[in-house]
Amino acid sequence: MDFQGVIVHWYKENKRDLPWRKTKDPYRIWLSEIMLQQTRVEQGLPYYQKFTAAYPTVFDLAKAQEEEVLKLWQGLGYYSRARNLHTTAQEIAYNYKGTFPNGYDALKKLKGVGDYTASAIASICFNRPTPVVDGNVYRVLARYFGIAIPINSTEGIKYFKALAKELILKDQPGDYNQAIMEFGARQCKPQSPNCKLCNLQNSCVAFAEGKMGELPVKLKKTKVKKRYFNYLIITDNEKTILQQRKNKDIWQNLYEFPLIETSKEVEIEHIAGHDTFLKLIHGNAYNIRLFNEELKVHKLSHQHIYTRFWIVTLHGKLKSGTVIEKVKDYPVPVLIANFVEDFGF
DNA sequence: AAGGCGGGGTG
DNA sequence: CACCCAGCCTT
Repeated sequence: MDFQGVIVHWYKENKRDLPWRKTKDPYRIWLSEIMLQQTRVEQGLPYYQKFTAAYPTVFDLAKAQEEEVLKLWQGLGYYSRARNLHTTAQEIAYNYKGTFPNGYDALKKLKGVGDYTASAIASICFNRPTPVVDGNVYRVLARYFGIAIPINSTEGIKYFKALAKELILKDQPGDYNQAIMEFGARQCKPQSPNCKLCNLQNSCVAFAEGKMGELPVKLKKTKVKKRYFNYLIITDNEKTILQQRKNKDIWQNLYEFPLIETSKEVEIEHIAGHDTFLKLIHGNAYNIRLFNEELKVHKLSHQHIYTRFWIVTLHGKLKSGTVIEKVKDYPVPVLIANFVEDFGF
């Protein structure tokens, strides 16, 4: 049996029972593909369930408020996916009368839909021979064919896409695409691939040369930036202050407490004398204390955020603000959600 | 071509 | 700790 035959056969024997594999509804396939970008199936699955329950059709998603969509997305990360998801739902609902385009080119024009996702939808929903090349496919092909071209170089991207195009089974493109991805996720795993029980063992270049650990080749590591966040929990024991992040930075459009970002750790005097703090206090009497003696480190893949939460209790009443009981209704970063939980608002 | 964008799992 | 995940967008 050839490479594709083994892959598809393995898939039929080993594929997981996942909800988006029971449908060819482009709305649900699109939703699942967006959620699974840079995200493991096990992490995305509960979100898929929540979204399909809350928004059974693309019209339901289109009608929702962005804030509600972000709240449902909370914890899944890469929040531009949620914002683009909402935008594209409105595009499909109102400009396409609810019907997704059925070809690669038109699909790729949708916000948040790139080469991978357009190929996935076109093959799974519309039986088009458009090959997907995700992290799993890069790994399987690099190992099996012994290709050392860096997968994130311009040359590598072109090379692997062309190879995937040669390999795709035109009579079952959707199944083949899903098969090679599932094979990469479960059999040809990044660490400790299960070569011992692999039907491609005999013909796999990486296995023959013992290079499973060296393939695929990837250029440069991400270097991590350090940031120092000081959150001000201003409260009169009835209300607090929440703000929406609007800058082009992490967590765009999510909510958080007023923030003083500094270039290094700072002490209480720095906070109490800061312009941002003084404007919020507005001359009122207050008491301030540090919630966490230990610096809280929130790790993102590209930055480490060292955080202090300052509890500022006002003696007077806040004129405007968010009722404390409502804080949990806002979409917030996990860092904030964890604090709210620990603090017991 | 390079950098930014989350959060969690694995070894 | 490093690496990676059903990638995409902006500059």
